[in-house]
Amino acid sequence: MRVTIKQIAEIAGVARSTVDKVINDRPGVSDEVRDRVRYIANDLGYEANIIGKALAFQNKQLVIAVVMPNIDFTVAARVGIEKALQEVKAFGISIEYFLTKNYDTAQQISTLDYLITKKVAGIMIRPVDDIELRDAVRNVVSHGIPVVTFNSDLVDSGRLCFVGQDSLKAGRVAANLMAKIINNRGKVAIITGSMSLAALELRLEGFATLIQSNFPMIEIVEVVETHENKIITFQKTLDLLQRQNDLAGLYITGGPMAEVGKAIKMLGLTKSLKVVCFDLYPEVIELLNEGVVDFTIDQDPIAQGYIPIKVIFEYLFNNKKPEQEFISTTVEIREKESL
Amino acid sequence: MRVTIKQIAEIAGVARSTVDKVINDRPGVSDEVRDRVRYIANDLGYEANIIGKALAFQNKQLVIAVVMPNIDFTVAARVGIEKALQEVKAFGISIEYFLTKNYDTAQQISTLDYLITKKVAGIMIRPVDDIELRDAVRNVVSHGIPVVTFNSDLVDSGRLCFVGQDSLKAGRVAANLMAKIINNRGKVAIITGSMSLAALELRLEGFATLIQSNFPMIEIVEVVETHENKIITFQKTLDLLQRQNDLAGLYITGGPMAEVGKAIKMLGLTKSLKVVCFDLYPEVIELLNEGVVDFTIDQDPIAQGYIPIKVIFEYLFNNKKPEQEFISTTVEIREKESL
DNA sequence: GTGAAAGCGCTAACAC
DNA sequence: GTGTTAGCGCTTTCAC
Repeated sequence: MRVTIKQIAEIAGVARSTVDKVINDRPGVSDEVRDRVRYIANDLGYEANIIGKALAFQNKQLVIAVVMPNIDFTVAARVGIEKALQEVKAFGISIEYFLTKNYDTAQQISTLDYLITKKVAGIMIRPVDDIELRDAVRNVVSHGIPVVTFNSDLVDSGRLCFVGQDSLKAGRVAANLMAKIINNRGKVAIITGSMSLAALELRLEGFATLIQSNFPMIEIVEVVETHENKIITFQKTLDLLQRQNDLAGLYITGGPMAEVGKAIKMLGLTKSLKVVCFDLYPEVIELLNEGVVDFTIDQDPIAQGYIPIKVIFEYLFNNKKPEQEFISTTVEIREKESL
Repeated sequence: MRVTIKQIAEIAGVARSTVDKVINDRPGVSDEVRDRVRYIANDLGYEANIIGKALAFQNKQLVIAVVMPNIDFTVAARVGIEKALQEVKAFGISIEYFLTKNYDTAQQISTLDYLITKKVAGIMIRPVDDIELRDAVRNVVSHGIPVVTFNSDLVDSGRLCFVGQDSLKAGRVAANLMAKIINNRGKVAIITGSMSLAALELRLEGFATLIQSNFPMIEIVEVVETHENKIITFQKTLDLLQRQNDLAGLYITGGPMAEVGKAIKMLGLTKSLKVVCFDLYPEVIELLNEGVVDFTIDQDPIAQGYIPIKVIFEYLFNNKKPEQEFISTTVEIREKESL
């Protein structure tokens, strides 16, 4: 049988509640007693019984707020959030969603302010990639509310941690895949969603750096920016493919893949052009099946939803901060048969 | 507040223990009362509180036995087992390992017999791929002990489920990868560990079938069997590569990769020969880094360790069987940068 | 067949 | 600063 608070109390000759105060660093115990209890607890190798803690914890009825835009990515992340919820709801924890518009910084800020007054127990946020938010998060944190960012980070905001993909690594993986399928030689063009989104920028950098250092016979001929707009993406892709009519490969860091695919198919390049892109949304799956896309790199959105909830829970329940500030999710290579 | 047994008891005008019996299908309640309580519970949407159950469950002190050979795979699986243990030990569950010799059917059988007398609560086993074991498992199951097989299955043995990779799918993925890197044409040879190990046979079949149906320009010239023996593997690989001196690709379903790699390097084929293999053990990682192996397909051994423990726990704690008999772990494509 | 009561380990409210 | 006490939800024992 494991050692319990009750036993420690008996040995120390004090009440259980006193031991409880010592164990949890609560006030109201004399230094003398505190030291004695600590010594005994240590000596006996006391470890809190999770079930006992949970029993008392569950009627705190805490709520974790999820602040995120309503986009493809967060739809997938939600699966992970719900999975985590199943595991922590027994502990009296519930979740409330606050869906914002994708690039609306002001809305996210006002949501955060509201959550302070609502006294939520914790917040998980997929922030707009905008520095203005940083101060709002800082404010939340200063009110004692733990915050975890996911998918996109907000450095120096005081958040507990960031959960997301290692985009630089993902870019390097993409480079290797591209090199393999174009047999280490030829011209490659890059389509990027935005030069100012940190994650996409890193996907580009990782790719370009590895190509330049390891594959002298591969030439990156052009980088095109689409601002994730459908019409622009289609038009610019079409222009690019016509302008560069001897491309071996095309690398897309982000943006609407359906439009890129449309342009490739329209020009009859499905077989000859090798394509590497990101994520595993329905439109990408279709392109994989059609043979337009060769490889896509997934960032495990489910884990990006699941982990933040568990991190916040761990903080609330055990008062433990995560070991690393950056928890990276896997870089998953997918092709047609491995969806 | 969620509805509790206490509330149901009050409404039904019976004792809590009576409600408990009804909820858990225990005997000792009249049909009339049973029906009434059931109706009320249903009506109120009663769901057992996990923490409450756990509190009572934890002093049963159940033990789950893990029966497996001590090989590369199970070393990795153990990480997942320990992770699962962390989650279930609060419920009073502990784990005992029984490491057997790899191809020793008799040892596994006698271990199983012993575990019956020891009255363990559940067993997870990586069985020898041998039909003789089937009856031993059946016997265990007939004693009311739940069994889960992992990594390799034992069909028709009465086990709760099997947790492992979908080897046929893994073979198909390998085929696509190979086709991509040899540009859909050329000669390919296959090295297989054993023609009688179910998993390896399926990896071969999935590969060959997809190549034949989708890639008419790829020819599978030879299949070599190594019996997972180091010396044989090295010698046969060497012979194969010398005999077939215009191979585009080499596909290895299993067996000691270090020896295969040695032969490839010795003949100076590192750059020209494309190689796809399985698993992510240290020797394979080294070959990836050296550029000898292009892709390896991982089967997530950690999940294969983790899931069985959770399945057995779920069965013991909630009396729930898994939904599917075959729980497949992911088919993970890995290359140099994505380890 | 049914009910009363104790107990699992921890926390919190409150009296001293 | 310290102890007493009740209570969280469920299971189990035992008396009736």
